[in-house]
Amino acid sequence: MAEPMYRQIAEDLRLKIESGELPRGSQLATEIELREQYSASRNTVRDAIKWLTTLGLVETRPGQGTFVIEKINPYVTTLTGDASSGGGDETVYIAEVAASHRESEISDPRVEILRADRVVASNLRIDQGAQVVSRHQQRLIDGTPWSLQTSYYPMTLVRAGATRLLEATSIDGGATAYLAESCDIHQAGYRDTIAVRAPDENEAWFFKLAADGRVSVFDIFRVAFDKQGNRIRLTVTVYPCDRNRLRVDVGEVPPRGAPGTSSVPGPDE
Amino acid sequence: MAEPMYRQIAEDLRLKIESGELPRGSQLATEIELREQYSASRNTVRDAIKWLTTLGLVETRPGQGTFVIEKINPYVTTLTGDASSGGGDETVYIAEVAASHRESEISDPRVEILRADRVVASNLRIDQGAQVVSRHQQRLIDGTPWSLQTSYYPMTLVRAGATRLLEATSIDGGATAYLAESCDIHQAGYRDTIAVRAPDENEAWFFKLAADGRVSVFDIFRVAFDKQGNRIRLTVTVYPCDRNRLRVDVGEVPPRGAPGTSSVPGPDE
DNA sequence: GGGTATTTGTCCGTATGTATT
DNA sequence: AAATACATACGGACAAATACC
Repeated sequence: MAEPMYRQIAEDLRLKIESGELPRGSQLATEIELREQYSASRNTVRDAIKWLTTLGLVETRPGQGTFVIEKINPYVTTLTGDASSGGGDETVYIAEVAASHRESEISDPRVEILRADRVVASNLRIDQGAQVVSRHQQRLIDGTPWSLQTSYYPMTLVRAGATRLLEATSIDGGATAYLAESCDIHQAGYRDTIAVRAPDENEAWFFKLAADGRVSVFDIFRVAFDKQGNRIRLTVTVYPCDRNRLRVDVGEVPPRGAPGTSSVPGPDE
Repeated sequence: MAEPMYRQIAEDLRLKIESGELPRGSQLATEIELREQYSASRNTVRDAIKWLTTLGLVETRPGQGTFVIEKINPYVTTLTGDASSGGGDETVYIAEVAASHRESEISDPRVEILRADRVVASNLRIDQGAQVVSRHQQRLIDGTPWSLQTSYYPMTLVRAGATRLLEATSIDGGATAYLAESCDIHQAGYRDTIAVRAPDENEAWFFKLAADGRVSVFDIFRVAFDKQGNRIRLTVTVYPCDRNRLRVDVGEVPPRGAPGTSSVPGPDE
């Protein structure tokens, strides 16, 4: 009895899922039925199902049953782009989304002035407690929540003339272009750092993720630099991992072209 | 009684962890002690602990106890680089690792000739079932497992002269340079697609991850192109998300410099 | 809207197995 | 070998969510 019973049951169900005997989206037998099929207690069956749940293979819906998870056709976000234009503000993503025939919505930003915490301060190379402007937005595609984004600008930019950063409306043409014209600060490049973690409560709610940490989120820190290497912005974007892919293009890469669109498993085109 | 009891217990413990009352790495009270503290049954306490486990906050060790997870100082892998050089073969990473004073080991490749499955075929734009060379390697840093990598080359490259692709030894100077000299195929760029998923059994074993899917892995597909836009290689690299960060540099970005190395929480320098 | 059947969720108690010290 | 602590497995009772009539 090397393998505990609940794992054997889980393994048996897993094989049935991956062989196609239990198709994506289909309903499993109820816990009572499985209890009889496997001659186990209901709790043991539940342990097997919980195991499959953390593997991301099934989900349970109270009052309904247990279902095989459907693969999602993921959104693809390209991180590389024109360094001197957008690179993480409002305009860039719109075009990309429109190009794939999906409709994007962006909330008006929630603008706050606050003191830099440890993370913001170290990324912007300013003193902890120094004032920053925070602009927070929610993004939806085709009505489903897609990302949460917060940009932090040093308050010194506002004093240098970029007063519209304080307005709670999207900045037409993008914040990067606005910084160039309002206070002659030109973005020269940016650096993304990608981490993965469990969503917090707010994120789980907004993205409609299970409250436990089964589905994790991408946590992308984008620090933008001007030509002198000063850090002019930190943008933190959060995406649910289950319905997103990230793309990085380096060197000469053929255009996105060819509608040989992928159905899911391997990151394809 | 809006919140079930096990969630209340979990929340209480979570607050104690995040407030520092239970420091990273410290041991929680045993299940029996918690049962008395919270006047709940041992099973309910276990449900609370299981909840914290899926959130990635604690881990249980049979025979020892339950411990607060320690944050790991992550390895950072930069995906952007010189498009015409390495970009995903053996040499590139070595330098990067050495630069951060860590010692890297790379296994000799396991070389196989096999037929392209659906994923490999669609990424290389060849027919499913066509022959490809697969070169698989394990990478370690400071003795701890770091990544699993498999590169797929169309068999046509071997016929065009790149016969050393079939040898089960690392290719000095990198496979990309070798392709250039052996059959005049020059890499012009590459495209990475980043996904996150639960590890499979082999990956969980190699990376010493819990067998359930709590810690997920980065799944990075790198397709390399020559100047004509032909796809010359697919490299699939898998990293555990808990101890890795990905880096993307675009445009002018200051050098990595300054040893103000981060201790963990926010992706910093 | 209400009522009922179905299905999963929570909680308890108990016994025994297995890993570690 | 013994003690400790988590893991597995069982059975039972009731709650909560959902679907259907």
